[in-house]
Amino acid sequence: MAPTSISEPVNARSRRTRATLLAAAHAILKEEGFEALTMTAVAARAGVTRRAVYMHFPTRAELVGALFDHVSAVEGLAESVAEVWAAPDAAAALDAWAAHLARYHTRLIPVDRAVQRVWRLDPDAAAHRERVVAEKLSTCRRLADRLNGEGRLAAGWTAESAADMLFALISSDMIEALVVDRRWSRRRLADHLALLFRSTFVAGDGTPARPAAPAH
Amino acid sequence: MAPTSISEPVNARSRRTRATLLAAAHAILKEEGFEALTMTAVAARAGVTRRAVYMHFPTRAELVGALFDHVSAVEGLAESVAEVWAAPDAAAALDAWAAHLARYHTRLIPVDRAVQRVWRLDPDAAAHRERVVAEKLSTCRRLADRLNGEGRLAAGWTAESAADMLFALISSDMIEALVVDRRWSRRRLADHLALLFRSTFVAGDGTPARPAAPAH
DNA sequence: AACTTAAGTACACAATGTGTGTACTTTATG
DNA sequence: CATAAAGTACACACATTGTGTACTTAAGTT
Repeated sequence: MAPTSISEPVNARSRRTRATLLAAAHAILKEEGFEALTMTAVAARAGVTRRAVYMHFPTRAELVGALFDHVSAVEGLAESVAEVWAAPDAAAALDAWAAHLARYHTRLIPVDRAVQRVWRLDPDAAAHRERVVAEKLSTCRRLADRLNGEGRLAAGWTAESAADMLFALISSDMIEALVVDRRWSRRRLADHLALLFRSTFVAGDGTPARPAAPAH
Repeated sequence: MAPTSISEPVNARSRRTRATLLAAAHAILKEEGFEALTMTAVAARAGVTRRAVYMHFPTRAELVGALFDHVSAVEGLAESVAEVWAAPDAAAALDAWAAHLARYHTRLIPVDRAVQRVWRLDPDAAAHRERVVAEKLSTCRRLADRLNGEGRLAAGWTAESAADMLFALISSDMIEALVVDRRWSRRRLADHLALLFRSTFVAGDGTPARPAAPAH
């Protein structure tokens, strides 16, 4: 949402090109993976000079950062998270959170990997990372606080530690292992994540209050 | 343990150089991260020509693959896992597994990242990956089977799904989020992982049978 | 419609990195 | 000691990230 660069695009052509570049980058990432996401490839796919890419994104890191924001918008991050807060109580919110992870993050894996990579090797991308991490963490904190506020936080956890663990469980490694390596369906993933969350974080919820145990 | 390449080293000098190269690579990875792990850097650190590195490892992917095996041996993977099987029952084995992850995988993060990267971009490294994944999965499967065999597998899980989830929870993302971002100590990590594992996978174990709940 | 400026093109260039080729020199080992 | 493997010292091809600069085209402005 918040633009990474300070200056707004001035020209209509510029705005159009920028959008084309991001769309091209997104397509390449999905179809060919991070390694294929070179400035040359983006330029070629967008039908534009490589030099032009550098007018919009001075470095590859900035391209990837912008791509993250673009994909968040396109894939509807805000809407997906909104469903979590629409839940009637904290335990249901955890279920919704599991559903969100299964729905949204399974689609996000390639972009997420790209972003992580850039963060690791580019100090300039630190600001962008800080923002995203803070956002994720605050969402998890809100979930944990709600659970705690309703007096349903399981023994052994504090609002802080539960938030941290929930934060850690937003992991592309984990989701990829299940969905790609173990070929889990999104449904199976959502159900079992919900089960894990409930049994771990919700007090007195040995078996969840859902349509029974998942048995897919 | 199993050598990646078929042919044994023939020469004593060769064996020495190979060891020096792996040690150099390991040091670079730990001290400067994956980006710094170039063939030139390894050669320089080992006091050898860049060309010589290519005699031992035809590609960077093969170097990283060999490095993984090297680090597994040096950091004592087998010994660390052995403690898991020494546990008296399945629930205790889960605790030991949590301790293993906290002990071993926190040290492994840079190498693990490097290996993952190589896997993603190098089809030739697939064989190595297959082997490692199969090993991890079989360990998790053994844990889940034991739990199931003792009749203590929690509702909602089968031996398969529990094994898959345990497998997915061996995640550098997750461990890094807790240890690096959230500055958890290894102790804290081990305790909370154990708590998560027990409450998720062990039937009738709402609060663990350990020195009480972790409260660090 | 003419003017002005931003955006994009078409080159060329430097710096790194991977990986190969080849003739020469050193070192292990029978 | 003789021989073959291991390592050196070059040089090369290629890909990729960035930068520089003169030119052209499209978009706003008056």
